[in-house]
Amino acid sequence: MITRKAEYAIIILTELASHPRGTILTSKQISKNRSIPVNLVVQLLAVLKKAGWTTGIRGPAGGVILEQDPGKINLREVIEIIDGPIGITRCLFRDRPCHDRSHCSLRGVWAKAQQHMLNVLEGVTIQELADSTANDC
Amino acid sequence: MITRKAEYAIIILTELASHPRGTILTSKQISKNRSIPVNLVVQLLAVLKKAGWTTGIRGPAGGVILEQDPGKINLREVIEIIDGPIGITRCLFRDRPCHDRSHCSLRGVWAKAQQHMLNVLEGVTIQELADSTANDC
DNA sequence: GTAATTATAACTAAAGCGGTTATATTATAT
DNA sequence: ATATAATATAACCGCTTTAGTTATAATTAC
Repeated sequence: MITRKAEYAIIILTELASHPRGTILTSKQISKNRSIPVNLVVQLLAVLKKAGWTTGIRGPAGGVILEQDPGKINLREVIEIIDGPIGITRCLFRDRPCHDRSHCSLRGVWAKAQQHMLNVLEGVTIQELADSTANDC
Repeated sequence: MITRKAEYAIIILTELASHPRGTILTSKQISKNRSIPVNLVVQLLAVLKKAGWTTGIRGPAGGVILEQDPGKINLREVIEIIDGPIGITRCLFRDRPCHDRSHCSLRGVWAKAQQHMLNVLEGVTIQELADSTANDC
């Protein structure tokens, strides 16, 4: 399952993207605007920073700036950066592929189903979400 | 995530479907043929029976018979009978939809991604898996 | 009656999830 | 300088789910 943290990360990026480029927002502001626990905002921003998408500015009057073009961040990327590789079943995820037999037809079905899901997620960017109206899930 | 038990259930049904209609197989045989812990086979057969897909015959020389036409059982059905409703995110699953706001664009994306995945799973039947070669994941 | 089988429920260890707590670091304002 | 507001980072914790086990009862062929 796609975790809540991944959802939060997407929402955080969307919040940043819904302000003029270069705007500084604090964790507290993001937390308040989007109803996400502050601690989680901080925790997730650390990961987003590591991905090179945001920069942190310390001290009072500090905050976070969105560095990457939100039109170039798709949802799959965000999810995988937070949750790790996506896998709708164990055999697509961390377990060995089905007792090491590579041509199991069930595995093929899983892979196909997952790919169709990922195609949708890859097709949506943070920018597009920011352009829509309500995103505070 | 689609659980291992759901996968097992699919494999159990596939095993049954890969024998002539009306064939009686014991839990032990299924377990051995497909490398699934016997206890789990028994546990899962109970659910499959409740769904009306299999019948159990007690006593020695007993076992299980596939009742439903395997061409009429698709993977989504099996998964949902074992795991409950599928949801790739919490907001599509058991939580309230996003703070009760129904037009959150993120929710729409999740729903679309999930639907694409489900379309694939609905399009594959137990019969089709039984017709392929290797399924013992 | 014994053994082989299904039927059913309760239990358990391990992992993952969602979130909290604690502490350190940096920079501004006075 | 000192207090303060902010990010940075790591460790921790309770809860739920998962995957599997254990135990016991019911049925039936021989």
